[in-house]
Amino acid sequence: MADVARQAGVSIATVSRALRDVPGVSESTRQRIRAIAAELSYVVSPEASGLARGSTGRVAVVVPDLTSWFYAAMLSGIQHRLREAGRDTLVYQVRGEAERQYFFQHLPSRRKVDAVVLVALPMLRREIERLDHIRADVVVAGGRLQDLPHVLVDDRAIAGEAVRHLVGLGHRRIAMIRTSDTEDTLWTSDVLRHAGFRETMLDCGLSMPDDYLVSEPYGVGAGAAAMDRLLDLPEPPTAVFAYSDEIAISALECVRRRGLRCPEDVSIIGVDGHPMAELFGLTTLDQHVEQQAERVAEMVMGVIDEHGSPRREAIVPATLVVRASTAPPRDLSA
Amino acid sequence: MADVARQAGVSIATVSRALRDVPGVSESTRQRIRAIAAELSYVVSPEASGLARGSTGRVAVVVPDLTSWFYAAMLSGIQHRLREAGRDTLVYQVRGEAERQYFFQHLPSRRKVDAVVLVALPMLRREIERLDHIRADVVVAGGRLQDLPHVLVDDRAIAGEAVRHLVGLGHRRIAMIRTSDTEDTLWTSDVLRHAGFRETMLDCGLSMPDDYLVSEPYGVGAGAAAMDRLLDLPEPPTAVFAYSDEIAISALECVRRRGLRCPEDVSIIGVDGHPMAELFGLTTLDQHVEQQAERVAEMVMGVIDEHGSPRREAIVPATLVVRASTAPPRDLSA
DNA sequence: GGGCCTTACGCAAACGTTTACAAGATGGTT
DNA sequence: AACCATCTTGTAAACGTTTGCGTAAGGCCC
Repeated sequence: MADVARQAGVSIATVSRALRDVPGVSESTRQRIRAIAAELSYVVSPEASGLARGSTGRVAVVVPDLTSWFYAAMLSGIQHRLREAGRDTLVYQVRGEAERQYFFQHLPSRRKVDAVVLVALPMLRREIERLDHIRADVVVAGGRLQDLPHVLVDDRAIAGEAVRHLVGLGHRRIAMIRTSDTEDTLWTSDVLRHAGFRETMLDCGLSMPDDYLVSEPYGVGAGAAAMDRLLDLPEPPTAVFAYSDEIAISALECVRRRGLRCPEDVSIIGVDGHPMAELFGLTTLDQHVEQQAERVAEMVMGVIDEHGSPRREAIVPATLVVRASTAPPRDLSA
Repeated sequence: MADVARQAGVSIATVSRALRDVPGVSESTRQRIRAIAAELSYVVSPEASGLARGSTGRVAVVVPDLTSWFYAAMLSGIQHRLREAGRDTLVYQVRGEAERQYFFQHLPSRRKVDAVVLVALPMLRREIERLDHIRADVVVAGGRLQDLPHVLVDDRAIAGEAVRHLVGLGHRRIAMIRTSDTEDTLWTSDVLRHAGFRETMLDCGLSMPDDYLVSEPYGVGAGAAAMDRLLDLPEPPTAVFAYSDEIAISALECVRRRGLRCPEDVSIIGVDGHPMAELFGLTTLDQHVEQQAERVAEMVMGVIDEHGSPRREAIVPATLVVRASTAPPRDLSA
């Protein structure tokens, strides 16, 4: 920067002002400084700049798993918007209990970012309390935490809509597949989707045997394993509500592997709007991740610069996308 | 930091030394300072620290697409290792021609990181030249670029192994599915896998009609669209080599949708080691992304601290994983 | 043409570390 | 007992910005 100042015959203060578009520099000098800076291919030192002004220009995004579509898509969208706003994105993948514990114990993002986004992170009370020590604004995506600003979908309603869709087709024996952590942390949207499922079933006057609710440990094979258990039941369900599209696809594969057909033998509905859902003709509730990400980014920008603004909430509506994986049950008397 | 120093009754220099484990502080004072720092839940300002020492402690990872498994897995692994080494990871997703052009024009990561990792990024010559202006060490993953340090798999060999596997099963009519960018940039591993495929086919004395090589624009439906074209041919192939597992799965779905069976009607082999490949019983060449990521991280650490070390290369061997999607062709005389 | 407002710029003090250098303390050797 | 090496600590100068404050120059009004 000193170089630029020297070449332009001005002080570094003027260069600083010129390059940041703050008032107090005549248009002509600004142009000149711009040109010189460009020629010298000069960019400000973010360290020095951050130090002087007390902010970093960075945002941390914390996800439980990068290789799962939902989180990757979320990160992708958030990162995109933040970059448009001139901020950089730091990723922290905290996978499993141990890593999460470590993360909240040490808060490695402390002081490194202006804000941190927690994406659908299951957390223990103890960990939530640690958040007070993070010296950054916090935004929650895909969940709700204390009175922190958050963006999410209405998981209860989503489950309800799925059930009503199936019931509308004539199904009465409807099961639900969830993934359980091995850990006993509360995974908000899982809890809520389950609650919504149960409620709506009752609303529709349908009973729900215990073994129609199956949990399998998180992973690619979860849906298939769960579906296996369901189809082994003496009276298997005619329709299945899966927690996510990835699980639904896995379940679908299981159905086919057993020589059964979807939707003829069993209907399947998922949640997400995963691109692959279209490929597999999977009926799903699109939760518009891209849009959620956008809201998150907006919210982050909001809390960063009107520091301490009123806490906010954004609820993105999900939309039912009907495809080939759901149809009336073969035997309507079932 | 001043607070800690005051409480401990020492100078900030001593605190600085104590917290960073550099020699020159007695063990007793180090302990004491540690304790006080912890109690005050103090962490150093990365901005100030970076400014003073001239490095950032950050690494940028540039990927063409976050929602694709390979890149997400790569990012996941790299991020993991870097964090173990105390570095943070900045993500830049540059999707498509326009974003890439912008990225290399402005190099937004400049001065913000100590190193940048380019993951399988197709680049134009002009863009490669811009890399000189990035003031950071560069490591390339999944490709080769100039004399930059890189880690990759032997794409040629991978294609060769796939072909030999199919030929070994008795196939003679073998097709290949690739995804083409709409853009005319050279996507190294695509080019190489194609070359390897062609070479090995010749080696095996097999001919390769032009329409056995199909390209479809990148996306979830690419494999299916390509497979559709292949199966519509007057003499369709009995086996297909797909550029990636995602494409292979898509192709597989197409086969089933048409009422055909895999491997009975057509064998399919992919590349990646995607977790879903197991679910779908897909034969694949596992390229051990996790291991590649590990190597990348090591290499990054290497170039960062022995600045200007000998350029290096790491080639991770891929392994053939045979599953149910490949079998001898139905009609061996085909 | 003198007062006043506005605009354009420079000066210098932060911002919070790291690190070369100096200095004091300690203990061992002769 | 003087000397020297070693170890511990402090002093102060970077590191490269941002920004409050001061000042000079110009334009406008009466």
